[in-house]
Amino acid sequence: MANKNQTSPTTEDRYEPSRLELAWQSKWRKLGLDKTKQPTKHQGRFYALSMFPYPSGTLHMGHVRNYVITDVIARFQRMQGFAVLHPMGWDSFGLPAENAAIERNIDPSIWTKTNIAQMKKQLKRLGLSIDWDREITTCNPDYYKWTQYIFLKLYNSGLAYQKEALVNWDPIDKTVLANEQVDPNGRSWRSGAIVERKKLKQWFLKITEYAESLREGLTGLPNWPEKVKSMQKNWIGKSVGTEFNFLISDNPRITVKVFTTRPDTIHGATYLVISPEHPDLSSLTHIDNVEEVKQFCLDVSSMTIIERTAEDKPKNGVPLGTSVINPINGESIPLWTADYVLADYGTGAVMAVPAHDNRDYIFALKYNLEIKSVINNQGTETDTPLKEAYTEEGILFNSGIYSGLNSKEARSKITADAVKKGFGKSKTQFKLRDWLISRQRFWGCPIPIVNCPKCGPVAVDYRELPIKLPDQTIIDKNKVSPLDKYDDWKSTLCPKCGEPSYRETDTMDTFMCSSWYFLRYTDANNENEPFSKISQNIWMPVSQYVGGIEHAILHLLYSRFMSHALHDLGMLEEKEPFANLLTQGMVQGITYKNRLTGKYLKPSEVNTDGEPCEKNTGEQIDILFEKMSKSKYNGVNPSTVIDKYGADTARMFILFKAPPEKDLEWDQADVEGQYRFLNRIWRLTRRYKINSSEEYKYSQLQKDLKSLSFNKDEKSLRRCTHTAIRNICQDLTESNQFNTAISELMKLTNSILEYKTENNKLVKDEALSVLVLLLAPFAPHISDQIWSDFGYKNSVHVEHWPLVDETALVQDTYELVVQIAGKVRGKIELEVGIENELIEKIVKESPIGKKWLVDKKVKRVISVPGKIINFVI
RNA sequence: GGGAGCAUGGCGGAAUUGGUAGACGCAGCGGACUUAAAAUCCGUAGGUCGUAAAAGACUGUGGGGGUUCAAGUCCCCCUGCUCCCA
Repeated sequence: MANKNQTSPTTEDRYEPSRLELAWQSKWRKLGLDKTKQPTKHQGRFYALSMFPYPSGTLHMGHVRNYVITDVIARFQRMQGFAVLHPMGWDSFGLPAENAAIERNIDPSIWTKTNIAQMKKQLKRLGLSIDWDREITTCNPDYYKWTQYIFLKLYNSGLAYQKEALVNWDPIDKTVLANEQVDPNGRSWRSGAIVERKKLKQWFLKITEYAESLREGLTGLPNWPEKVKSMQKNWIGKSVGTEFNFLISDNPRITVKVFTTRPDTIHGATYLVISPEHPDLSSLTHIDNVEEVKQFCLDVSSMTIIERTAEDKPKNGVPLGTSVINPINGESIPLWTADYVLADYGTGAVMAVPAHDNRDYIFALKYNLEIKSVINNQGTETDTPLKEAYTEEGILFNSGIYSGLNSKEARSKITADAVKKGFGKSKTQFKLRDWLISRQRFWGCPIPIVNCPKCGPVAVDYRELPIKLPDQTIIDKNKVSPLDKYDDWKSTLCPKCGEPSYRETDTMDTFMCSSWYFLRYTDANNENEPFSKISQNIWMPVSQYVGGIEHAILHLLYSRFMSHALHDLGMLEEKEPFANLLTQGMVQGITYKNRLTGKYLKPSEVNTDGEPCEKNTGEQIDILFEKMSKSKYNGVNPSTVIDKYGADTARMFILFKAPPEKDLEWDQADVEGQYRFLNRIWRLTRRYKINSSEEYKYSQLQKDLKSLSFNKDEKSLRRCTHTAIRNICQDLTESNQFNTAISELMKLTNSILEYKTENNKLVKDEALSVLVLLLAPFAPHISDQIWSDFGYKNSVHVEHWPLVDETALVQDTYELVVQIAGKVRGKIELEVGIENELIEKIVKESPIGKKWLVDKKVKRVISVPGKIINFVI
């Protein structure tokens, strides 16, 4: 148990957070309070995790919010008696380090290490109860050895493969990107550059093999935000439909496969489109059309996916000069290629039904292709021509033996017949593509593969790991795949045939490093395996994961995939890595914007007394809250705030200002409000001694209280004390409502300040002790100082969370709300336990009753004892 | 275009899940202390009407309708904003 020195770190009368906080932090370090303890046989465990940061060099408010939330949870769970794992690490591979290295000609590892040291110092200043013995750094060989190990495990079980594919190329960062890393506008998630399409040989992970499992797994995550789940569901994009085979008219040996979710519209197919990248394109093109098609494909290759597929963009195509046969009715229809059909979705070919699909409709109008209606809501042909595609379900006509059926019946019947006759089958299609993990960059985890001229790609032996990056520091910024330049590093012998070969020179996507880091924390110093069976069994799944919503798809989907895959490989017990997910909102700063020019102004350039305006020009300005950024002059540096008010105030403010999932508006005045609150507690508890005995413990106080009886004021304070315990516990376990928890602390503080009775000292002792115990997870430094000044022996952080005394919550009297015809007309103080009839009588004879019920005919009385009585008139 | 979510004082936000709307805080206003200021303490506070002042009444959770003894909360329609998908 933690023993305290005779003198506490500071006993000053003024609240001086900086001195006090540093003193307590070093004391906690000496006591080892933050170290992870293995759960004992009968003890529960709790894994509190925040998304680890990229070591950019400076901590920003978003980080602070994230880590403070997790810290409160971790500290609270420790007080609840759980063994807690609360780790931290660094997502430290990636481009900023590489760019810094190029610009300043320094080693990326040194740049990274310097940044980590700086941020770690800032983090420690916040008083986070992190077990730094489990710190991990993804760019250290002792970590990436295991990233490579996991890659090999996936490779050896067929889940990693290399293929030539049309990929997203970021021309600024000079690397390829995964689909998840391209935003809806076709821009890179990192550089913001418009992504180009390139054909390259790349490494992929078979996340598609887990599409169904990842989709299904979402249903087992009731404590994830609906929003995140629906985003993942959309991204996975399951669609159930039919695959049809269309025969080529003059070459019945070749078939074109198309996928559709609307087999009921097949009779309306008037042409067929294959994507410009379709492997059979050239063999399906008529000799006369070859040149035109070639040119078209060239044009399309420079277009973005959005340009190609958005409904409001023009659709382009050319005929191939050949035709196919619709297997349902034997009709011959022309074959086209068009930009709006993508090679990597479905079969890379679609049957075009212009009457019932928007894009097909626009395309058919443009090229004057036949539009044939086969479905509407009455099931018969109408005279009026279509003004737009009829995309809803309906009743079939013009559809041979299927006419008269509704869409749903037709779908199953047509598909069944296609299966019977061998021209189709039902199929489930996913939008999710395989995860492209190759990056043509230096500062990443090397892919442990040797490309042998004879044997092809060969896995490096596990014993060879880690394949370390070269120590060289000079990176050529113009060079794609910088590792390719290091001949010494590259040259090796093929593990299979022993001939001279070359190492793979692409590195892994950094999301690969972060897709399993939470597993490494459970066993961070294991030198023999990425994590042991025992450790993952103890700690997984993560009890509470906290991070930004921006990773709703990227990191959270990759991590789930990795866990599912490692589960199937027998390394992980649980499939789903994160049991509870909290997505915290942004931290926003105040911005001033000139209303006319829209220019952002520095706070020093504006006048906010009276009507806000720009100082120089006197022009009107808008005051907004927006995400903190340099260009908007609205950033707040955490260190500045902590230096001025202390970490405890910063923590309290961030937690109190808004519920965690909402955006938080940084407001200096509110920060000062929290500082004032801590000062009030400080003054309230100064020189207050709970007991002069050196060995006195809170548990003893509880026992001493049992034998007492209390007067009215004492009862009221005790009720307040125990209500606070109950409510804060609820806020922290059920709803993560830190803001209401802190307001409960304020209420208790106010009640103690108002309490003047000097009858039983123990009642005030209890209230103050409980206040500090409840405050401990939120403002850990000041709490421990006060606790020690009270005369308690142990650190407040090794105390148990106080128990609710149910008898203290019981009230003798209550305020009955009196409603007449549904309107509140007054309140009456009543003793608990009075029967309904008597209540009614008392109310009728009260001044309220005399005023409002005389001469009125009461139709009905609704009485909820303890709460309300309503006279219906 | 489809789907999801949100809308409460000057501001951030509460509301035991259908039972006193506005907890707690910020900003404000009035007062005490001070030579003065800061800090601190006390008081006040949704709006409208009303009164010399009270008392009091009415109204009020984006708008309209409904269910109910009772609606911020449940149902339907509309408006606006945010996010995701196309």
